[in-house]
Amino acid sequence: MSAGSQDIISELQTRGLVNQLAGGEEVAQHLGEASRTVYCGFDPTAESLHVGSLVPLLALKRFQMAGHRPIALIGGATGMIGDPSFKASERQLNSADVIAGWVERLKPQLSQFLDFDSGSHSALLVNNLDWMQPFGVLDFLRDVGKHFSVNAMIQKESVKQRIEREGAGISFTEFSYMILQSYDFAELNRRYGCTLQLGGSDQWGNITGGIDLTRRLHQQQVYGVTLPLVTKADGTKFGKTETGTVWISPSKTSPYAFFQFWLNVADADVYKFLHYFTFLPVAEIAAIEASDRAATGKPEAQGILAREATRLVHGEEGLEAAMRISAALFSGDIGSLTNQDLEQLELDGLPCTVLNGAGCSIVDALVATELAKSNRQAREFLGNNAVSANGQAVDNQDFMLTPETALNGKYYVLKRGKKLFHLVKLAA
RNA sequence: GGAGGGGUUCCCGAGUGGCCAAAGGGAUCAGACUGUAAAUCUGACGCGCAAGCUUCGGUGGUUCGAAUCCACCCCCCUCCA
Repeated sequence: MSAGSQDIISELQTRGLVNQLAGGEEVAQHLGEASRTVYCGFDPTAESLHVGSLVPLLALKRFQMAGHRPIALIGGATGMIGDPSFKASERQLNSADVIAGWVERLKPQLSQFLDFDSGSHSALLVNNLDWMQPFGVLDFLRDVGKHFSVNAMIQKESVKQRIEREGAGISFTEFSYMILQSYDFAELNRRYGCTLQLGGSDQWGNITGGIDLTRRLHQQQVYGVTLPLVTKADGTKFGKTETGTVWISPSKTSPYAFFQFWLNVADADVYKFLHYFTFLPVAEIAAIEASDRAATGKPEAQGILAREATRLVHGEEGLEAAMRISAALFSGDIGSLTNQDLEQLELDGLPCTVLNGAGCSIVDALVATELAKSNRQAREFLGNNAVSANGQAVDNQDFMLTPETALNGKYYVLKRGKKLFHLVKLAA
């Protein structure tokens, strides 16, 4: 065990990362006594993790850095069912093939943050389908189901709105989810001696279910830690931009867009996010905040957060690409970019669309690049003076994109609004 | 199986024969202001340059005319069995 393991809980608390502790004071004591095995589950609900998943994932890493063994569990089984916790309505099931595909995509994403080669606390990656798949219904109902009281299950806050709220409802399938997740904890305890489960605050009911089941099945005392739901001061949902969800996968959210997302975090949230999404020491974050407060004008924190988070997820190269694009688009003179610069922007992941060079109207180009959803909206943007091409404002709806006016004969950098850019390449 | 309530544009939610592309709020987008912030103000917010076209769970019907009336169907909720 490395130094610092004694106070992983207080470290998390200082960072604002502890919502509830299942086991109270004992949790810190339990973790302080020895290197423990800790797990957190991730269900395949999409082909990539998103920024919200980063909180528990990085927390798992924090436990590993404190000398504990992390297990990242992929919910190949639970993903087939769908967690109803605090969900307003029943979700559409995805096919087994689709879910299996997502499981494979998630594996490397989960792995990239953990250390799988550090002796006794090397990370493990497991899939609950491995033990749920062979489990027969009758055995499951008799051996696991018997330990659950429906009376208790319907009392859980996480499903209450589905049971009590008019216009909602819950299928037996989703209602069973809690039992599956509970069994995971018990099984990981049996297989690997896992004694702690991490999860978002919405997972409290599922975690305590697992604690109860482990005690009943294996007579083992295990613990739980829930992490706070990431909220924003203005009340809007965290992890969204004008273009949609911010994903971990570079093919769904480019390192540039990822970097921009963090750079645009509100002042009211940025210091909290530095605690959540970076490994910077608490004292250093406090110093950044103090220095921003003392200075006038733009704070430094967003830039630090953007660099740290982007480096963490996309590596040094991804970060450099993101910073190159940002510098070119926001501080540079777009008209003076060279061909190499433009090609580099394309390589760096600035969204790029190839259009017919024979003459394409600005309206068509805006729609083709998805900078506008419809011709009507494209005209509206033009009328609002919200569009520029190669740094020049365009308000004429008849403006044509031609090789003659393109940068270096073929490129246009289109901008809609203040910070949405798209590269257009004219085909010869 | 019985009785009742309900499905409206991204969300909530009005609308119960023409004045409805459909009130209001939220979200979102653009502009001004700024720090590529926040707050605030202004504007947009089904598609179409327009004439106009396509929407109010589905399918038919009544009517000059329907989101609004009728029939059947699908789905959801509540209570009873």
